[in-house]
Amino acid sequence: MTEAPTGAAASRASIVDVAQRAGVSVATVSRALRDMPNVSKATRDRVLRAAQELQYAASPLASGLVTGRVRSVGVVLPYAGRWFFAEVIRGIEEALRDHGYDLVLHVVSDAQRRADFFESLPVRRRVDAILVVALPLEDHERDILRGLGLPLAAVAEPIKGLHGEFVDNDATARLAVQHLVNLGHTRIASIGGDLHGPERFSVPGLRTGGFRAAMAEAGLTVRPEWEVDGRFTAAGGELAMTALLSQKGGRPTGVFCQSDEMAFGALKALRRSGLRVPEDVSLVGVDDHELSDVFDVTTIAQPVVAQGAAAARWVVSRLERTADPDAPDDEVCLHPVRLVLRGSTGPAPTEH
Amino acid sequence: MTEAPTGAAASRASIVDVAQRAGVSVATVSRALRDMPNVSKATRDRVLRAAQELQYAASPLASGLVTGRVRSVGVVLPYAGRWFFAEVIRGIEEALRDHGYDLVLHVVSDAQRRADFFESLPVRRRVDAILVVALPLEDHERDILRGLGLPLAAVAEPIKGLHGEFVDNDATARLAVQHLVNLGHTRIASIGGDLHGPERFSVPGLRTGGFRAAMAEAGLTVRPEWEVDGRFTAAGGELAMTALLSQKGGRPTGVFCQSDEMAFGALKALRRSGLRVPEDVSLVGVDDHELSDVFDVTTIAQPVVAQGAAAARWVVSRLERTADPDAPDDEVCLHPVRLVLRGSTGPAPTEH
DNA sequence: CTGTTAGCGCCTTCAC
DNA sequence: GTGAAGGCGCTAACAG
Repeated sequence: MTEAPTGAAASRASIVDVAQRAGVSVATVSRALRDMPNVSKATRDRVLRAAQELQYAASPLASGLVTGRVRSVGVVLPYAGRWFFAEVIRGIEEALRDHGYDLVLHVVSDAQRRADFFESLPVRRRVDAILVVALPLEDHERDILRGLGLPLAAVAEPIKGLHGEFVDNDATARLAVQHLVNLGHTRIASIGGDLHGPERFSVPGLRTGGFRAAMAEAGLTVRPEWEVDGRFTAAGGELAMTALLSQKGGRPTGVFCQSDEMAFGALKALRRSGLRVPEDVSLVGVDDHELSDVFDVTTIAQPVVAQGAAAARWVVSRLERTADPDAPDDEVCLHPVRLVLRGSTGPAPTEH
Repeated sequence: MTEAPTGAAASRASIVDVAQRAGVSVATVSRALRDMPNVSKATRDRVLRAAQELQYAASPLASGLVTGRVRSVGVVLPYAGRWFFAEVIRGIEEALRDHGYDLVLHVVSDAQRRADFFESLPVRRRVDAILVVALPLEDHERDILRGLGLPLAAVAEPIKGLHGEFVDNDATARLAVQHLVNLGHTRIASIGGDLHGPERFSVPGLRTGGFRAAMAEAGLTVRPEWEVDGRFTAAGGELAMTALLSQKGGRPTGVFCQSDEMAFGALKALRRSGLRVPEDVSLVGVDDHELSDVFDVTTIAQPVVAQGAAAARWVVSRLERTADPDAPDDEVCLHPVRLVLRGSTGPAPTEH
C-alpha cells in the first residue's frame, strides 16, 4: 500500500518542497529544472536529485499562468472516425509529443458543434496553437481564430492566409487520369464529392478540376453525367457507381475515384453487376488507404501522416521561435503524391 | 481591421475588468458567473452583461490552479490510426465535450513511448481523469496511474481493479461459432491474435476461449493448427487464411475471424485461391467495421463509440460527484453484441 | 551564481 | 448580498 500514497504525494509536491529539500530558493529550482544558465553544476545536480526523489513535476497550470504557454496544441476537425483523420491525428500527436506538447482534440461534427466552438472558443487560453484539419473555414471563422493571436496552420484543406500542408490535388487528379489514358481508356468518369453544397470543401473541386484539365489535354471529352458525387464514403461510392452503370449511352471503362473508400464502394457495385475489374472497368483511387492493398486498388498515394506531422512541427517551430518570426505565415507546403499500381487498373477493353 | 484586435483583447479581459465594468467586486463576478447562491438577480444580470460585452471567459489555468481541476481528461492508447481506436476516440470526445471537458490524447505506440509515458507522466496535473483504451496495463503501470489519485477507467481491455467498459468477448465468440454451427459447419477455424506474445492483450485469449467452448458445446473438435494468428490486421488475416488453405488434411468450411479487418484479408486470400464465399468457405468477423457492409461480411457487431462514450461519462460523473463517492470503482459495464447477417456466411458445403 | 519579491487570474474563506 | 484579502504554484525581474 505504499504505491498510492507515494504517488499521490508526488503529484502534490510543490516547488517549495523541492527548494527546501535541496536547500536552495525556489528561483534556483525553477532555473535548474529548466536548464537555464547561471546555475552551478553542483547546485543543479542537487536540485535535480531532490526533484527526482519527490517525483516533482512543475504544474503546467501555474507556469502557464505566468508564461502564457501551456505546451499544448488544439486540433480542430470535422470527423474523427474516418481513416484519413485518424491518420492525420496520429501524425500530429507523434510530432507534438516529440516536442513535449499535448494534443487537445476538438471534433466539430455538425453545424451546432461548429457554431459552439467558434462562439465559446473552448481553446481560449488552453492551447498555444491551433491546427485545422480538412475544415474549410469561413472568413469570419478564420478571423475569430486569428483574434486569438496564436500560430495557426491548415492541413488538407487550404485556408486563405494561413500556413498549410497539402498535396497538389490538381496533380493528383491528373496522375490518375493520365494513368487511365496511358492504358488506352477514353471513356472516363469521375466519382468525387459535393461541388456546390454548404460544406464547401475545396478538395473535390480541385480534383474535379484536375480531372477535366487532364481529360482536355488528352483530347477527351468529359460527359457531365459522368461526374458524380460519391460523398467520399464507401457507401456513396457504391451508389455513384451504380448510377453510372444505369445510365444510357454506355458505361465508362475507367473511373477516377477521388478517394479509396469510394473506390471500395465502386468495386462492390461493379461486382454485383457482374462486371470484372479491371477487364471491363478500371478503377483508380486516391489515398493509399490501408485496405487498398488488400482490395487490390490502384491509387494515387498521399502522405497523410506526414502532412499532420509537418503542420505540427511548423506550429512548434513558430512557438519555439526557431523559425524566423518575420517569416510569412501563410506559405503552403506541398507534399508529393505517387501512383501505386495494383490490380484494379488494366488496358481498356477493345471496343466492339 | 477591427476583428483581430477585438479578438485579442477579448481573450485578455480578466475578471477585474468585468468587475469594474459591472461596478462590483471580483468575488461577486466569480459567484455570479458560476451560478452560485448569494447573488441578487439584479447584480447577476449586470455581471453577465458586462462579461458578455467584454467577451470574458475565465482562464482555466487560473481557476484550475485554485480548484485543482482543469476540465480535461487524458486518453491513453496504443494505436491511433486504426478504425477501432478512431471510433472509440470519437465516442469519448463527444461525451466529454458535452460536459465541457477537453480530450488530451496520448498514443503509446511502442515500448519506448510507453515507458516514457509512465516515467515522466505527462498527464500529471494536466488532466482530471484518465481513460485507458485497449491497453492491458502491467500491475505496476496501473499502480503508477493510481498514484495520481484520479478517476481511472478502462475501455475494451479489462484492467484489474479499474472501472471498465467492454463487450463480453466470450459471448462474442460463441455467437459467431453458433451461427456457423447452425449453418451446418463442422470444420471451423479461428483467426485471432497473439496468445503468448509480450503485449498480453486479453481479447484474443478471451475470444479464442469462447471459440473453444462453443466448439466443445457443439460436440466439435478444435484442430490446434486451425487456430492461427492474424495479428488483427487485414494483411495478417490474409496470411493466416493462406496458411489455413495450405495445410494438409483439408480446409475448414467456416472461419471465425476475430476482427473484421482480418476477415477482409481472409476474403482476399480465398478469392485468390479461387474459392467462393460463402459457397466454399463461410467467414464471420467481429466489429461491424464501416467497410464490412461494403464487403458484405457477416459479423458480430459491437458498440465501439458507445463504449468510449460510456467510459467518458463514468469518469465525468465521478468528477462531478453526481455518482456515489463510495461506490466501488472497479465495476465493469458489459455492452451488448449482436449478429449482423450478411453475405459471407452460408450453409456448409455438402461433403463428398 | 543565488535569493527576494511581485505578480499571473482566479476562487474562497472571512468579515461586513 | 457583497467586498477585502490570502493564497494556488510558478516565473521573471531585480538585487546582491
